Amino acid sequence: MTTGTGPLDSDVQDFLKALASTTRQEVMFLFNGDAELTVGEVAERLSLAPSAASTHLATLREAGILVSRREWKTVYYRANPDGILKGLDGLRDYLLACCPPADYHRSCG
Amino acid sequence: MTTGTGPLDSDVQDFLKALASTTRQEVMFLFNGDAELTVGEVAERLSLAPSAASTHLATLREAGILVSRREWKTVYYRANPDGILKGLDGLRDYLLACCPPADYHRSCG
DNA sequence: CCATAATATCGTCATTTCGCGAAATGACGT
DNA sequence: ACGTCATTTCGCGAAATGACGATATTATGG
Repeated sequence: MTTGTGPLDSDVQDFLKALASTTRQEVMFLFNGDAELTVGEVAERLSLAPSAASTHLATLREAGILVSRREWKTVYYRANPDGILKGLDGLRDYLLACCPPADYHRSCG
Repeated sequence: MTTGTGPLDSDVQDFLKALASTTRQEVMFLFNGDAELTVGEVAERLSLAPSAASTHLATLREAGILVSRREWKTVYYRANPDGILKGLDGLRDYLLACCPPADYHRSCG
């Protein structure tokens, strides 16, 4: 269950917090079309210091939204569809528990 | 489109920011089972100052997650299933645009 | 019009987050 | 073992957020 501090699953909390940041939203947009980007590339494209890019990417990775792969000196980040689905499902379940919106199809049958 | 500042739809941004707060998550849990609560009730149940409760409820209302109805002196807040679905859909679409996770059924057929 | 009750808004302060530069870490070639 | 490059972590100041108390607003009854 990984139920954490609050009433909301901590995984979903991390998911929300990671995504509720303008710059991290911009970061996510760079990963369109299965793109694989290094920290430096993200930093350059968004005019961020490498350290800032690294922090944001780490936050997104800890939230399960991105995954990283190390190759020699460089770290490649990539979207993590599985984690994204988990986050969306968790969020949906949470909101359904709070206030069931009529009929929402849980997993398409 | 209501496209706002960033690359992400501003409605979805508000939705995310509203939900990415521990106390607001706790607030949402009070609205279980179609409950209708006043500002004072929320404040008391969460041990918050009425002003704080008011602010949080307003944030959730502006995000489309709650709706309010005024009756005499008191304001009743209630979940807004329609807005919640809109937020979830918007968030899903945003993440799908970023990084399509194999096969996710957009609207269940 | 004034009083009263419930919310909403404002001013202020403590806490958190964000971005940067500097220093530390990791991974490989020589 | 050392140097180098990409990344990560650390320390700091700036900006945003959250909570409170005080004040303003709204909606009635007298």
